[in-house]
Amino acid sequence: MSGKPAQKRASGDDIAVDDRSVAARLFAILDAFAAPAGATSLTLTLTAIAQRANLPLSTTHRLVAEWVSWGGLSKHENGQYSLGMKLWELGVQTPTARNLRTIALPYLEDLYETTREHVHLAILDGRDALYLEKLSGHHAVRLISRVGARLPLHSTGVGLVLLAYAPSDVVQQYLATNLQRFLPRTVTEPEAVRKRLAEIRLLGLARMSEEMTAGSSSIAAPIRDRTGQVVAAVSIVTRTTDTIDPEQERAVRVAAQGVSRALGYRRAQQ
Amino acid sequence: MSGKPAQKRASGDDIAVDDRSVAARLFAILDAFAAPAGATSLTLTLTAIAQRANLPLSTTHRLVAEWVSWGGLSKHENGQYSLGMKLWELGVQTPTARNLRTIALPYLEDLYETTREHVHLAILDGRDALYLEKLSGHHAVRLISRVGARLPLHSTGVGLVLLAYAPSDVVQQYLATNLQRFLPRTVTEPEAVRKRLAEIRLLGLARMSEEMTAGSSSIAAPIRDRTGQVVAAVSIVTRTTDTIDPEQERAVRVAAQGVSRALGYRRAQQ
DNA sequence: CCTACGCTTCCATTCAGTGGAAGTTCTCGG
DNA sequence: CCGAGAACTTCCACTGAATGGAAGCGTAGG
Repeated sequence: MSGKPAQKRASGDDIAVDDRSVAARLFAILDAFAAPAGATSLTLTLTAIAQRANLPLSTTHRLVAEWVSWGGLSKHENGQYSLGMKLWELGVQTPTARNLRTIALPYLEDLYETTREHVHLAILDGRDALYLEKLSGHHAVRLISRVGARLPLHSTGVGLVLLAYAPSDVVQQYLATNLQRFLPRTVTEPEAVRKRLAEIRLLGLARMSEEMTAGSSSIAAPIRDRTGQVVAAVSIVTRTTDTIDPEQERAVRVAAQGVSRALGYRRAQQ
Repeated sequence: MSGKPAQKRASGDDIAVDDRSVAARLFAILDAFAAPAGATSLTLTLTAIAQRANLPLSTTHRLVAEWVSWGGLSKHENGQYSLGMKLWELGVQTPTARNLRTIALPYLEDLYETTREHVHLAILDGRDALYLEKLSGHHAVRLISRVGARLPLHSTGVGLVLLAYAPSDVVQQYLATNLQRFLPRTVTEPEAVRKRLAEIRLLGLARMSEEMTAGSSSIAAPIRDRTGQVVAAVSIVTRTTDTIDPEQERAVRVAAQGVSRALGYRRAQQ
């Protein structure tokens, strides 16, 4: 079983050979830096990267050097690595993010000014709400959301709105899985969620309360493009109170409509 | 010279062989998407990518497929490719960009609110001012700057500030090259620029007028970190007027100081 | 001083990547 | 409707680039 010069184990043993392509290995290295939850951005040593990417050290060394020379990773004095500026530069050029952000930002600013609350802009990506933009003042309730974060659809304001207007097969698939309960008030029953989605469509607005983060509530509204499709959602997140503030709801609606109009939407339905 | 089965030309001919590594080729593909100036984000066909990256079509095809499967590129219905969401997601995690932005944003918002002008946040990267953030209202004078843009140091407000506080060898090197004149009033004489930098250091503020874009002026101030080093600059860009508005200057100063304080700077020099 | 740990360099082996060419699909003009 | 051309996709024999074990280096800690 091991008569050979111990370099490639005798074929067909329990040890799996790594059949990833060079590209896949390069990507695995970047993926090692993906921040887990709401943590601060990572900085890793070579060995740590090798472990996370599941690559031999020498291979990691060589590939990391390639990333660094291009600018996708950067090496700090202390020998640690982090994501590089080049990624940021290319990242902000991504069409969806860039176009939506550019168009929406002025309206988000207005919304922030009139409400002084956290303002979120998110799109549907896979099974998550992906946060494209977040504005918040100095006081700011502590929240897990941040730009680039992915949060569940059923427990966030923007998420519910996005789900409410998503193709029915997406809804179907999403509700088919076990929805995580974050707080006692999180709605996780598929049928209850469906009922909610219908209400949101009827009202053109979602209200959430204490379903993701204790003490905070949110009001969200859909953003439509030229074709009338819902492509994003805006929300404000406020400290929970007993009363509904119609002014806040109006402000969220105004912002969503503003962005929609700027995207070329001319209300087909009233 | 061509007796061989015409697959790899007889060695040592005029045709250069491509000795780029797989990684370098993958990166060349992404670089093909780097927006040239202030253009809208690119969308390319496979052939166009192959040309820009200077790669054979079949190789491009395979490598592009790798990018797509990872999410670094995305393929649209019409067969065109563009930068993918994954890049955006990783890009926004880049430490410098993320930390600075998160901390600075509230102050930038304040600045926008009090002045109603374009607000910029930029850092020094190589020989350029790299724009990390830009806020602007609806009215907004048309500007070339945008998030992710690179603009020259000598013709922008933030650029001059960054240069004024840069290590002397950087200044040396920068001024050693030919500085482009964009408008009649652009200052391009090395000595004149040096004089200006000194004034900026003295005043803690830069004033620009009609040096990059006709009809617009800018006021910029330095942002310092815990160690007192200047790490970024804020500016507002206004329509050019004959009078200096001390209120605007104060607002820019306040914003810069606010961010500096948030970064841990405790004024060493008064 | 030695040991331990993490990083860097080296190099023989081999298999993944290469790219020319053939096949396929789409588009446009006649 | 057909045919030419362009753009994309698939195929596969060849080979040199990527691989990774091992040895070498540098630093820290006891």
